[in-house]
Amino acid sequence: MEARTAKSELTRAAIVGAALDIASGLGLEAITLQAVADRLGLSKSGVFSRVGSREALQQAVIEEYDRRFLTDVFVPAMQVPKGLPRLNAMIRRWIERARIVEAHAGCIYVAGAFELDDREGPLRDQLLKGVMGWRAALRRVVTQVIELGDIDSTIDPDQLVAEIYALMVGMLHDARFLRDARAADRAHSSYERLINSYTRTRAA
Amino acid sequence: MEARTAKSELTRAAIVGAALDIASGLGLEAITLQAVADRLGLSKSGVFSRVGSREALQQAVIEEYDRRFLTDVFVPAMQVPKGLPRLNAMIRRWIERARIVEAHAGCIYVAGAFELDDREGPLRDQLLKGVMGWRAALRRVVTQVIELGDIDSTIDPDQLVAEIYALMVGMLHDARFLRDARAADRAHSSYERLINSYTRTRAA
DNA sequence: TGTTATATCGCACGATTGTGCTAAATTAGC
DNA sequence: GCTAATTTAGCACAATCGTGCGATATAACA
Repeated sequence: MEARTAKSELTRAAIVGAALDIASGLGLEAITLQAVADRLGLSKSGVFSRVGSREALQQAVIEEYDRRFLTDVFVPAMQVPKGLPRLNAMIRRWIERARIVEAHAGCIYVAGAFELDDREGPLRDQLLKGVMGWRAALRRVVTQVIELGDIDSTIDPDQLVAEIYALMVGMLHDARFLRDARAADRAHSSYERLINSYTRTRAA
Repeated sequence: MEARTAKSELTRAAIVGAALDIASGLGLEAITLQAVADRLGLSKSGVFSRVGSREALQQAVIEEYDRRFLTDVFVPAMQVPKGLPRLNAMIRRWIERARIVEAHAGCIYVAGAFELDDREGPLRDQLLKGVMGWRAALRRVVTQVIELGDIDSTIDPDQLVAEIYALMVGMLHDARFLRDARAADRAHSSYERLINSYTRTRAA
């Protein structure tokens, strides 16, 4: 049965999950031992003793978000053939995740970026690591698209990655702050037009 | 001499300015009466009595940001001839402001949007008003570009506005969180490519 | 089941928050 | 320069924060 999970690991996972919920809506700085305890019917010191410190909990939340994001977006897209199909699948899943999950939850990567951009310390470093890791993965896929000749080979992959990322950040802004229901559809057609403008640039 | 400024208005302006500095770096939620007082060598109650409440100070900060942003970006661009030249001037000034001011300060509109997206209340309403006002202004300029025939007339102005805004939000993300010095230049060439792809869409 | 280990709670601590209230200091009007 | 009005400071308050410590309850193992 391999029930190697000590009971404490169970509650720890619940704690991190509850803290992730809080951070998704109100930001990483809104994670409070009391708020987490209330959500789970635990005591404040019970939560504290399990996570060590508030900052450690915040770090654990970022790690957990890394895991979930990659599982939802990156992993399934890697099972699609290299090149443009894989990139398309990646973006489609990304938008879909934003439409479903982050419609009510918020993206830790993006919200955290604007929350921590002027701060220093391990929390910023950790988030930066997650975001840069994801962007590096995206960049590898984009590079493959270029190498396979699916789009114009003279384009700078960093530029395209930045444009795609900007598309998504803008979509989250419109969907969550402006509460514009058309944001996801618009992001999708923006992406198609973006790719399109690169595939026929040298074709004319 | 028209020195109609009661002394208290002077200190009030200083208070709002200091609070804006704090909010630019750490977020609107980081505005604290004590922190503002320390920056100005005032007492906490001195600050409080001048602004009425913490939330009123936060609102005043957003109003002040509205004023500064419009003065730096909107007003000068309106003196450029209608159509594409005006839109270009607007975007150029926007990027330039981001490069100079917001390299060290942060944009209240964008950072505040991700900070308040899941909250309710007058603060969110106020920020939303500012952002929507700016986007409406941007939309009017874009519409004029379309009406004057400078770009493809079949395009949806809301879509173009959203894409331009996404460009800027993405740029701020890369410049401030990733600390990528190329972000501003990339945003500029993204904008040029974006406009370009719309001006020759129906020309082929 | 009895014993030991572990996980959780209860309580206290110093610090910090926004907000009243009252006294002191500063400015304005004559 | 003296008086009156206004502006700032000082202090107290309840609430909340993260953290440490000792007692208690729960789980694991014999």
